[in-house]
Amino acid sequence: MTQEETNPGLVSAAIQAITQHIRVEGLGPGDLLPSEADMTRKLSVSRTVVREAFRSLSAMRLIDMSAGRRASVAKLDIGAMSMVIEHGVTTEQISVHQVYDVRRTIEMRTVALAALRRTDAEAAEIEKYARLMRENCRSPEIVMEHDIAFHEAIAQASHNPVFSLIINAFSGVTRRTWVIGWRTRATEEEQIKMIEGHGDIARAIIAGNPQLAAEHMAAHFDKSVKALIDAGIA
Amino acid sequence: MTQEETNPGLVSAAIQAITQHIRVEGLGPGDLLPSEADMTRKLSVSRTVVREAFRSLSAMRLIDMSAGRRASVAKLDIGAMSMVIEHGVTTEQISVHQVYDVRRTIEMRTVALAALRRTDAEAAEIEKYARLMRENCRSPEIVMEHDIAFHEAIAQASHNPVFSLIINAFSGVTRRTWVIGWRTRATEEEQIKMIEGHGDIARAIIAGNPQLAAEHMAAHFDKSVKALIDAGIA
DNA sequence: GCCCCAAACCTGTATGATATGTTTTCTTGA
DNA sequence: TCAAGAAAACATATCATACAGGTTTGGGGC
Repeated sequence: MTQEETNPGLVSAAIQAITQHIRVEGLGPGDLLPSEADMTRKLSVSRTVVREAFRSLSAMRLIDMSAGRRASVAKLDIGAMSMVIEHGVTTEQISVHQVYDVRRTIEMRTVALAALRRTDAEAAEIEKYARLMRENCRSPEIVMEHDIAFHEAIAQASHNPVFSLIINAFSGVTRRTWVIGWRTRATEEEQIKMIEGHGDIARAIIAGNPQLAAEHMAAHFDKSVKALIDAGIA
Repeated sequence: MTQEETNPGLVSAAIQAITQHIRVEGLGPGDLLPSEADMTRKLSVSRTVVREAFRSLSAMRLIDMSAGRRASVAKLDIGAMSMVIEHGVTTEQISVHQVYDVRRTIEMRTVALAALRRTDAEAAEIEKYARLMRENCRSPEIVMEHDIAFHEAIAQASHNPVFSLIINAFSGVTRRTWVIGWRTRATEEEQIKMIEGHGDIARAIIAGNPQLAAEHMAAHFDKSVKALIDAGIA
């Protein structure tokens, strides 16, 4: 909304009508929306228009659609967010460096929050990914996936879904640049040191020390950014 | 992408094909995409499917569409991002408080970057909004709009479009809660003090003092959040 | 060389048809 | 009486076609 309102066209109006319906009826995740035929009657437009509206909301993952079933309100999902970021990067309107600055800013906060708020299960999960990185240090791809899961778990443990949302939106970019950063760490020793950085973070979270956790996270990002710069990525 | 791949259906495939086209061809903002008819032939699906794909990308503001013209790659825009956030808030999957924590985190960084990187024109713009808030202190709606513009200008001056993107995505939520916070500031004196907080921030940016700017921003957010809590907003 | 207009092309919307998946209802058999 | 299963009602997925406007382009006239 906010900017959809001034958009011409029946489809935008239909999108607005649907989101408004969600708001007015106070619908939550899982609740069913009217069928396309209902909407067609209610808005006095063709099925085509209603369908494009539903489809658009589905593409943004604001609603779930599947054949035979009526659409339903979706659970919070990175959905569109990651597409926007990826679009920005692939069209060179956003640099990888800028993404990392945002990640650093946010993750210094999530890690501090995680140190304060994590449950024991969350702490164990975070520690698990740090360990898995160590154990698979010979397979970059696997290390990467655990790395991403590690940061995601920390965001989760911050207990603020908006942070999770944003961090996850960046994971696509991370996947496309991670290996490059890894390769600049020439020696195996350096690679192990980088992995151990995650261990430091995990321990600080488990110890419930937000200051220390934030410091380790900052150091980790500084090293990562340096690696990307060394690799010639702006 | 990233999660669209596993989605069944021709439309998702078409969306992927289009984004892939943008990537492979190295298209940038303003560049034209194939016509719907072209895509129809290329993908061997009906125009309906292609249209729904285009429309979805348009709803996310990854592409621009208008009658008679072929679609083009869009400039970076909050687009979908704000819709995701709003959806989260209206369906009560995100609390206003959580949004403010994220804003605080990010804006403490943008304000520091702004102090370091702002051009003179940007500094003047920021100062202008602070002044306009002071001059219109009797009209909450107007103060609010200048307040939002103030924070947006700071994000702009950080010279990292990702920050701008995120801050702007929150402006819808801000609009819906701002007045509530304002009302809890019972006396006119308190309201003026709150507005003066913006002046402090502006001056620190102009002075090029990132530390001070961040401190003022933190204080500003702490007061705002306190106001919302006093108003009973979780 | 310039202007104007028509043709070609494109998107926006509507309609109807068919295929297929899901839910509800009703029947039938134990 | 009740439960299993079939049929009907409902819903989305995709396709084909049509026509109304908006935009671009190329040609003709000057």
